[in-house]
Amino acid sequence: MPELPEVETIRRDLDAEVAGRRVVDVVATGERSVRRHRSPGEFVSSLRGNVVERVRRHGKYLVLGLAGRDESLLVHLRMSGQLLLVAGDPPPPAPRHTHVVLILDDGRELRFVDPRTFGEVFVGSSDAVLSALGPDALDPGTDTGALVRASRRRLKDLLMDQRVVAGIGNIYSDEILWHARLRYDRPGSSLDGSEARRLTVAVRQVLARAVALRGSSLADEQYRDLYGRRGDAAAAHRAFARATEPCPRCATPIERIRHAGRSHFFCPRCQALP
DNA sequence: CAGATGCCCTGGGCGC
DNA sequence: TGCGCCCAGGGCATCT
Repeated sequence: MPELPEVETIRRDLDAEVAGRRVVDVVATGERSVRRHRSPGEFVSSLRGNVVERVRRHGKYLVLGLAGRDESLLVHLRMSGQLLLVAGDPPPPAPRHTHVVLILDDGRELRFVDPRTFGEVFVGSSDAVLSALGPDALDPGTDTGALVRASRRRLKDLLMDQRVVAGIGNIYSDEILWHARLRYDRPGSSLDGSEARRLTVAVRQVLARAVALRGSSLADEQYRDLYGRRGDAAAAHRAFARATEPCPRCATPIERIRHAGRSHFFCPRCQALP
């Protein structure tokens, strides 16, 4: 579901499309989507009339700057959230599960659609939210290998822990571990220097390539970009959701196990314990 | 500190 | 055709 590459794809298009636009009206019908606010009405009045500035991202959070204000509009898509930019005069009817609509000064609508309602949209201090997160996984200064060596927890858990490094979820943690040839249950502290380096490089390469391919849309996945289009990164997956298929490196069948309540895919041969 | 489990929630797929 | 069941997983709370 939306992880760093998907959120970054949306961020880039959102920044190009909505920076400088005024939010002339807001419709918030999904109470749960704006649950950080006292009420949908309070959310609407906190946002209406503001001009959107730059769109930034940290981990899986989108941060839309608001002109002349310390607070930002923050969006987290969680499992099934989508941000869709829709034009038309009038715009076509909103689909089911549309919880928040921002009406822009050029007549377009920015819609937050989220069937499972885990996602959220709120106006608040980005510092307060982002200070709880580790460094962004795609920040050039982030050395993921060094970060995980500081803990004895398992690699997969560390990669998915947003307080350690922000932006990696279940799909890309499997892909990163496959590329780094590391097993999911290795303790972070057990990595030697060359293994840590492989992990750092794999994080950057896997995520950058997925961004270039505009994110992963799996068959049973909700992810769509700002224009409702699918991403092409799923075809580049080497391990995730490829159980029983031959490992592209060594032809051993990819295995699927349950780990911490999630499906995890790995090659039992070339991601072996040392 | 490390790890496991359950919860929030809907849609899709499957077996019967 | 339809029903019940399981699965998908991001983040958080709670337990051992």
